[in-house]
Amino acid sequence: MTDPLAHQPGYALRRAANAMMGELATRLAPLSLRVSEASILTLVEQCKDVSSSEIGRMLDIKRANMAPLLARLEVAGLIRRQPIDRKSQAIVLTPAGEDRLAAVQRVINQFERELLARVPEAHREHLLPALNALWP
Amino acid sequence: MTDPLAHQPGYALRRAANAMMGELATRLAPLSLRVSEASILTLVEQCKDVSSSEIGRMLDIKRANMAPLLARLEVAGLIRRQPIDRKSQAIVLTPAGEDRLAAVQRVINQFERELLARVPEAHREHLLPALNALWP
DNA sequence: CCATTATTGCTATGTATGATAGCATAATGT
DNA sequence: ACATTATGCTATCATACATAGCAATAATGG
Repeated sequence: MTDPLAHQPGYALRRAANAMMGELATRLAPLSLRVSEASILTLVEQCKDVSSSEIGRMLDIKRANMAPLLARLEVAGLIRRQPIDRKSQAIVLTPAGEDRLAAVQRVINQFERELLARVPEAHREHLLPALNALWP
Repeated sequence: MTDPLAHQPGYALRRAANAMMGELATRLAPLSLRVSEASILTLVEQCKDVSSSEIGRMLDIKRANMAPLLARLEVAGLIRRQPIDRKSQAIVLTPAGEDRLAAVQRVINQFERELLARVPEAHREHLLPALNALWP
């Protein structure tokens, strides 16, 4: 039976996102990174001297949840903390972190390519702007 | 700072789905239903005499996770179980379940309308087919 | 017909994610 | 200077989703 909920954009959005996240998680697993950790690495490279709080605000991760994520990345030797003032710290990539990020980017670029390839050509260019209209 | 990951369809998909799910959960909360429970009610009405396993397969919810979901709906008096054979049971809506579902449908219809309204007109009709190409 | 296999519904359990509350410290602004 | 806000963190809880295993039943194929 064909899914009777598939005509609802909200439901389709949920199913598409779940399928996508599962697949991406599988592909990042060999790098010992979860999706959120990979996005942190990506962000940290692009934004010089971001603090934990700033990362959280940009990725919509609560401060309380940033702590264990960064701890994991630090233990793995991928990031280190650099004091900004006596309270804040900049998160920066270690050399190992940069290497890992390069691998992440290969995985993600390939993944995004395949993702778009699955969308019929007529709709392809509309996907990103449509999605970006749906979050604040 | 604008989010430097927003150009990736996969990331935009995740953020859009998260924002959407949060909003929908908020709107369903007054009905004492979670999103997954609301979708079960919807499905049960449209498919006569579906079993727990069939619901799970259609909504991509594991059998093990269906059990507590259905238990909650049953305790709330919204569904009841009707024997099919000595092993399987059909899940059917009670009268209270039908009433609750009507309320759910009002919430969801309004929600889906607003969701689509946020998408610029040029992209609107492409969203659903693009999303439905992304899950199996 | 009977033995094997598959399916159903369920419990128990683990893990990832997201949220809240609270806390000590430090920075900010009026 | 003092009240307010921000930071980084711990502890804790709820939800979602996954696996393993189990007892009963159904379905299948030699």
